Amino acid sequence: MEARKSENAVTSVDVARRARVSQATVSRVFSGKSVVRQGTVDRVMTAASELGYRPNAIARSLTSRRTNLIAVVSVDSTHTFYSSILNGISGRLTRAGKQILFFLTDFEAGFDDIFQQVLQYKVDALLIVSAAVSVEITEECSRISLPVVIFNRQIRSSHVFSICSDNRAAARDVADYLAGRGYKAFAYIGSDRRLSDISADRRQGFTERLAELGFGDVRFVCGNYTYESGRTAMRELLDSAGFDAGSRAVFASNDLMAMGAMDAARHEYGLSIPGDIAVVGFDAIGEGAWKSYSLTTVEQPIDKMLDVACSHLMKRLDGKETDGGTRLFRCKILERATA
Amino acid sequence: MEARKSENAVTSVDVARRARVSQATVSRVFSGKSVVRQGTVDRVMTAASELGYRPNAIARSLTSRRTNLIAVVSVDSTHTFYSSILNGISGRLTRAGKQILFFLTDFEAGFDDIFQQVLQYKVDALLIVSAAVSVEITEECSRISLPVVIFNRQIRSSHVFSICSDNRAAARDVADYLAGRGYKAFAYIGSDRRLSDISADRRQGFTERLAELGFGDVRFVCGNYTYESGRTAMRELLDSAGFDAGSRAVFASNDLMAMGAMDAARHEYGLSIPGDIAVVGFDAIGEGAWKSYSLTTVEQPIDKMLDVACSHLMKRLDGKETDGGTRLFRCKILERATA
DNA sequence: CTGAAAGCGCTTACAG
DNA sequence: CTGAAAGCGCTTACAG
Repeated sequence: MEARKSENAVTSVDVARRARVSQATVSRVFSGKSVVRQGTVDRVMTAASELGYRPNAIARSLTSRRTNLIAVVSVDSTHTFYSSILNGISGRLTRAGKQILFFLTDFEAGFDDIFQQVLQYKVDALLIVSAAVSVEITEECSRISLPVVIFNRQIRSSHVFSICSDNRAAARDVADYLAGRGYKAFAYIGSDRRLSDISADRRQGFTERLAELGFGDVRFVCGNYTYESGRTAMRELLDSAGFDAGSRAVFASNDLMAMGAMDAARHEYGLSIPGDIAVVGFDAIGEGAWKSYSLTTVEQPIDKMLDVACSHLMKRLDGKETDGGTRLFRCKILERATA
Repeated sequence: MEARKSENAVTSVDVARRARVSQATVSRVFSGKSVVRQGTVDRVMTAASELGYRPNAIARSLTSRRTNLIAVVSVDSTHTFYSSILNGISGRLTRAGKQILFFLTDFEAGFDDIFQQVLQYKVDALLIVSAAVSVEITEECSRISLPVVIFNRQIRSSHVFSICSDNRAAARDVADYLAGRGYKAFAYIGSDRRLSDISADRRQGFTERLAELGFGDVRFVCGNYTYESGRTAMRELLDSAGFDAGSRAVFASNDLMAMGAMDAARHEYGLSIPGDIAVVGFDAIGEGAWKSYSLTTVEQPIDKMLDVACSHLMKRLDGKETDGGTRLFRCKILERATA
């Protein structure tokens, strides 16, 4: 109609003509999967570069039934924890020659709409970072045999491979750590919505271990994983009766809330940390190491987790029928100065 | 060969057969660009949903010569400034029905390799977030008439549309602001490598305006846009002779370095901010608002900039021949508590 | 090792 | 409004 100027695109037919070979041969040279005589390869490559030929990945995808596209679906990445994961994924996938079709989920665009798009683009696999996925979707994926890997979330579906920290164990470790250092009053700042399963696991581990140690009364305050909600949570805690004793410790289910909590305690209540109240976070984001915080936190072995996630993905793509299931990773407490 | 189980894919031919229409009609119904009798539409849609048909976007791309794919190339997104931009872009593009082919540049994978991939996937446009792009590449893009939009960077190429803050003007404003509040000794923390043009513009505006106001001696310390480098820079500054007078002010070319500088001054030198030394940052990232910092900074009108960037892109995609050039945006100083 | 040919799943003139 | 047919740019058996 109009603006169809990219008609000048050079195709394998053009290269073939110039190199005096068949189009199939050009294809063979570029796909690199067949044996072609060296002299022919040279002629083709010369012709190709003279013409500025670049194989059309779309056409290749259509015919080879493989797009080399991996859909990466992530929750809102303004949390540095997620952006560093995204970085890690991007690097690994790029190095493996895969392209990333990128989707961010948020409140407006649910995953279901996104999912339809993903399917239309015939991606080779789906890598989901900490976003909630319904069982219907994972079932649909297994029906069309689309490999799914979920990072930082556990999924019961048998066709999904999920990579997750052992949140319950980590939280138990935090309980031990805190109790061992003599704290007597405990609170947990978590969430109960989107990221709920993770937060719930951490809460469970924390309270259950504390109960075993004889501390049955653990406060729970609900936040939403932001700095602001951590501040609010701390206020709520400090304003409530019964949490004004000494030896108090607060465990937040991510660093952002932990830092918000610290700032509320310090700047709004004039409390000292860890003197008046201890704070422990989760994730070990870069900001927690900043001098103003020096947050003691739980560190997930992200690199190792990403390695496993990506290599599993690659195996699946190579047709190796690895099964679903969950891989849980052990975390460790990163001791800094807030407890 | 093996594992080719997705042969079960339902195509428009299957739908056509079941709906007793031609394949072309199915295509017309799904592309929504032709007038089809309502009764036919209904029959097709019924058949499609009974079969679980989903149009193949790859095949569509091949034939329509439009992939609906936008390549988004961003620098390392662990800096929250970039992740929020990425969020904004993702939302806008998704809402416009575009898919994102995502690339992260870093030191290992230069942009040139990435660029080849981008071209193979026949993306409709290229959106570059603050990454350095060579003139050869922009020229290649204009040759194949691939629209390019660059965010947060200025490019001289006439075929590229760039969106950028007016860094020089903003830095001049900071100079005025600081001088107006009585500061007498000034330093600038910038960089000279990758992001150099931006940092250089800010530096130029800052020093040139200060010179006009009678302050010819502005210290320069080089960082690399990280928190750590801000700390180092501040140490360097404080250890050097001549910057130990009162009324000192430091302008950092991003918030991360500003916060590092603050922490060094406060925690390592026992200085108070802004009492002993003022600090101003750039970007207005979320962390700067945290109670421990309350950083005075320069705020870029990101939302407006993203609106312009994306709507320009859409216009280009609709064939409207908008020209290249640079759109500069006015920033404003976000007064908080560090100056 | 190489060519001729069919086919991937769509879109889009061209005729009715 | 709809169908028959060509074609998008590749890959891949099938024969040499």
